[in-house]
Amino acid sequence: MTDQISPTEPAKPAKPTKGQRTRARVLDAAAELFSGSGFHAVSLRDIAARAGMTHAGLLHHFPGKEALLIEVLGRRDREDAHVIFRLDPDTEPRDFLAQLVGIAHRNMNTPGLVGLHAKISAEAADPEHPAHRYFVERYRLLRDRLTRAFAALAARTDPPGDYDPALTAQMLLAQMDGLQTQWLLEPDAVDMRAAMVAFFARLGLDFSDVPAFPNLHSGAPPEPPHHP
Amino acid sequence: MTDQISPTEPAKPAKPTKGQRTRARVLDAAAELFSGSGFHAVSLRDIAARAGMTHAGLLHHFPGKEALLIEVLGRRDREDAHVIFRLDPDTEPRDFLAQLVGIAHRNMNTPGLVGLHAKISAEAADPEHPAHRYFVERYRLLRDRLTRAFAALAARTDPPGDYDPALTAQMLLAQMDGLQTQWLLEPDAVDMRAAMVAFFARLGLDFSDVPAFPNLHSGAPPEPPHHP
DNA sequence: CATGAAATCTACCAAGTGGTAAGTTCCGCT
DNA sequence: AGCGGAACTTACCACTTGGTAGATTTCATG
Repeated sequence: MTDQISPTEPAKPAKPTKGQRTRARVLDAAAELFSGSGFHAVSLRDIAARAGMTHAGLLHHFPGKEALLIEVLGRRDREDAHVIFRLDPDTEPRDFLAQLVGIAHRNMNTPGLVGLHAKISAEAADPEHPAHRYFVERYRLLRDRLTRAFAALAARTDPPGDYDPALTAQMLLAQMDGLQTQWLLEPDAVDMRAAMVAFFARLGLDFSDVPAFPNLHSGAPPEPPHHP
Repeated sequence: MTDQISPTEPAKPAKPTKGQRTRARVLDAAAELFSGSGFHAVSLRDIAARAGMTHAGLLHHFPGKEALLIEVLGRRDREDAHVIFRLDPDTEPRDFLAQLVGIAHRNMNTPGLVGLHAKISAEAADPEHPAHRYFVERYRLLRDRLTRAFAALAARTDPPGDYDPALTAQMLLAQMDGLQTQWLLEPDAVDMRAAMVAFFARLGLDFSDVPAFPNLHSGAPPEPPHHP
């Protein structure tokens, strides 16, 4: 449904199997519902229904609920944050950070996905949670990348930055997450982009001119359309 | 069980009814379990069992699961954050902020309660969630208090602070929340107190000498003892 | 000690959970 | 066309959920 393909398939590397298409549809549905109510509060039947199936049919594609969750999370990474992970580690640090501002701003169009991240990351504090390892490693990676970016940037700016790169990386990540919590509760009370620009400003970095949408990946509409 | 009271009750303002005591016991149990697994993932039977009761017995004291949650949250406020809400609005701003650093540091002894806040605030993004209003208003109040503190402080410091009080308040709150998320996932990787001190430092404020435990309220042990 | 209320239990309910088994329908391929 | 496997369904399972009804215990007080 999300990706409607015209009958006379034009030029695409490999047309997706029907199974692959339903798989994607299920993932869309799961992402939406997990986003709305967290992991535990959503049933396989809910997800299957939204995908136009029975929950048993769904289980034909995924071994279980947990597997579904980690695939949803993984796909979000591949879509949204491949900017962060895939980007050449030696990219110009300023560009790298600018991407983050852009992402923060863009997230303001996808409350569902933002909510997914917030809810699951909170639940995942429990080491038994299926997504625990995922989030631990995700934060490690992000902190590492950001630390290197800040270190490079501090050495490069005119009056060299006197901030601790590692600590600053942690603070920036924390602020991004915390802003999301507040913004989800009361969207009008929070401007995530402004807060991030202010954060950089206090480090002596001017990011006020970062475009709203830097060149993220090509497709992927802001949020998969609802079809209840 | 938690509070064993000697038969010859000594000097207490008003000895708590048995009902009040079990009520408190149930609230302790609920707080612990909600902290560990969020709201949806915990059953009334779990809570009742930990309190040494049947779930039906529990429901004699509380009208339902949701009511239990909001009472748990309310009690946490009365215990932990009454510093913030009860404090005279015109307290010396520096002292006020220092209290926050102290709270952040102290929270590092109570992962359970921190987890409760994180999980429920994430879930509560849904306007239908029983704790939605609670969190919206909590953040409003906190932002307001902090904004005033920063405003007062900016005007008072020697080179007047050039930061926006409202935005700074939001950023500080966001950082506190976000740090908790990371800290819950990987406690050794995060020093919440250090990050907050660094935050203030970037505003030109030195809070590095804030004592670990400022004068919080009198009693209330760091975390209610487990008794499984 | 009797009494009435509070506290608590046993037993039950209807609804929902994730998951399984065994059929049936559909689709792509040779 | 028709075969074979993928896709999907219906029906079921054992279990848990929040909540209720009514009986029974506990307890402070007269």
